Amino acid sequence: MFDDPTAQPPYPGTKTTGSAKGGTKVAPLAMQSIKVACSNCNLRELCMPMGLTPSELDRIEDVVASRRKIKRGSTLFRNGEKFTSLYAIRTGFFKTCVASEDGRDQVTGFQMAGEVIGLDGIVNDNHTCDAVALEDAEVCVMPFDRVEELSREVNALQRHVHKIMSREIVRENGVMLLLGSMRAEERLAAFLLNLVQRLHARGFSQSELVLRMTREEIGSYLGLKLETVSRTFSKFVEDGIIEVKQRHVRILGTDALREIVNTRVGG
Amino acid sequence: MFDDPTAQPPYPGTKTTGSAKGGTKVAPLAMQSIKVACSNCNLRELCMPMGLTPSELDRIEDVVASRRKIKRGSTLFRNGEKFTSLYAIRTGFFKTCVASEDGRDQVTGFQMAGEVIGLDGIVNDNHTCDAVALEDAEVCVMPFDRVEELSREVNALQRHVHKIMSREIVRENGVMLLLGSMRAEERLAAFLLNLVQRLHARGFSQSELVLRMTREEIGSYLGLKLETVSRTFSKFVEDGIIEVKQRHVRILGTDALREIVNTRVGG
DNA sequence: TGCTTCGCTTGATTTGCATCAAGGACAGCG
DNA sequence: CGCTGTCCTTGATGCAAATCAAGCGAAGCA
Repeated sequence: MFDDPTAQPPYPGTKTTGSAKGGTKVAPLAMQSIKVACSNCNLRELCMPMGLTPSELDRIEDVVASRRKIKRGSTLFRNGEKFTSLYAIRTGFFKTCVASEDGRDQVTGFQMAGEVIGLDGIVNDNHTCDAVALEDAEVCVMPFDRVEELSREVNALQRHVHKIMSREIVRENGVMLLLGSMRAEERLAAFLLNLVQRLHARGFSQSELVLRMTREEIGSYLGLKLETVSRTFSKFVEDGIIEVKQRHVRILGTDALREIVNTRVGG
Repeated sequence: MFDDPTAQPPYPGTKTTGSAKGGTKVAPLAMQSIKVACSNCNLRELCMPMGLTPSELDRIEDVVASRRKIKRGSTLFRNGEKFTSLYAIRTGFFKTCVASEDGRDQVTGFQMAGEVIGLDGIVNDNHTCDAVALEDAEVCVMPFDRVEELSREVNALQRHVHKIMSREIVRENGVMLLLGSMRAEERLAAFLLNLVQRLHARGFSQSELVLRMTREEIGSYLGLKLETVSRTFSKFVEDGIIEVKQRHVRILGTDALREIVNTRVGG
């Protein structure tokens, strides 16, 4: 089924998306390798620098104070911790989750390279969720004071920060729709399509992916139990829509998945 | 049960919450009644001006370009419409809802006086949800360009805009927890507690409220069918936790509601 | 090497909510 | 005033997903 189940597409240089204004060419490679440099980062078209001119880009490199490595299974921040910084994911994969008083918890999102986490902490100066690395990860630490300071001066950065927050609001709207009105198959189909689409934007395959999270975590995100997630995967396999080998998933019928998402039961 | 079922607490001047820095006393009343003036607005402790000094307050009055009245049942903005402005609700009550391609829709929130809507539009310059007035309403129109411009100059405004967006993200996290892991009774209990708490912050009763939305809209928000909402209301009435007369609800057992929210089934 | 643990799958059964259906309360209006 | 439409309640029934339960395979470890 899978020639080599451990094969994972190599981490690619991000393709120019065309949405970036002007041919933002950067110098080949500054060999001061320690220095934090957005301009060298292969995520620059996805991450904070998106759409900035080279001179703006120079300036915003100052918002990244440092980098931080997070081991698989440990947390970048936790509910209740003081909020100081936003984090841009360089490598690795995270989940964020909230907990209710009585101990239930809910995965609120899965985040990958180029995405920014920590926005929940702004409102009360404390984080309200946990961010857990699902694989060894590295993030760029962006102290929020500096982000605010600089976004007063660099309009494009200000706009970008606003867009990131708005995007998160819109994403959560979509999750609410999913949780509020979709059935198990629709939820899982939507989940797979979303994941593969985001991975594709990072240069990975459109049809093949490696899940970084357990069935239980998928279930928590989708408002389902792990058994239901597992059964639904099996159903998709039976129907020839996907192939599954452990956490490796190959999508055979993208259109079939789309149809599942967009088809109401009675309609 | 209700002495006068049409009685609604009068719209009060908002109590000073103590969270506002310093004794922000404002001039009694500028009788230029047409002019937009946050400083006169009885929502100033809840809305955009929150925590601003008088001089800052003077400046941010410029972000409000105009006011707009919305009739009950009509929309402030719609999915797909060009995004230009944020809207601060002066009076009235809104719902926001998103729709999926196949026509299902999901209420993503209910908004009341002092709250800001339209944040969804920032990321793509288009609104991604509908905002519908559930009763005659009036909003302050704040062109987003101006909000950005001014928040570059007034730090407190910048911070406030960030907090509003972060608050929305955190709110939606909570709704995801609700939709993903709670049972019908817990959802409705959480909903009632949330509503009454927000109304109380606006000077209304802690125990009595008038629902501005139908059972169906509540159901959509909570991921339930209207029959389930109705039955759950009836159950709460049987249990002596609330009294219901049409859309008037009196909460007799706030603690009982809290307990319902915080108690897992098996625990 | 065998033991243990963790993540996953699959089957049997239960259950909470949806669905289908009927009728009541109230507001608006001719 | 009675008619109509909207919103709501309540009952009967069905079903999707949860729960309970058993066992498998891979990874980690002594």
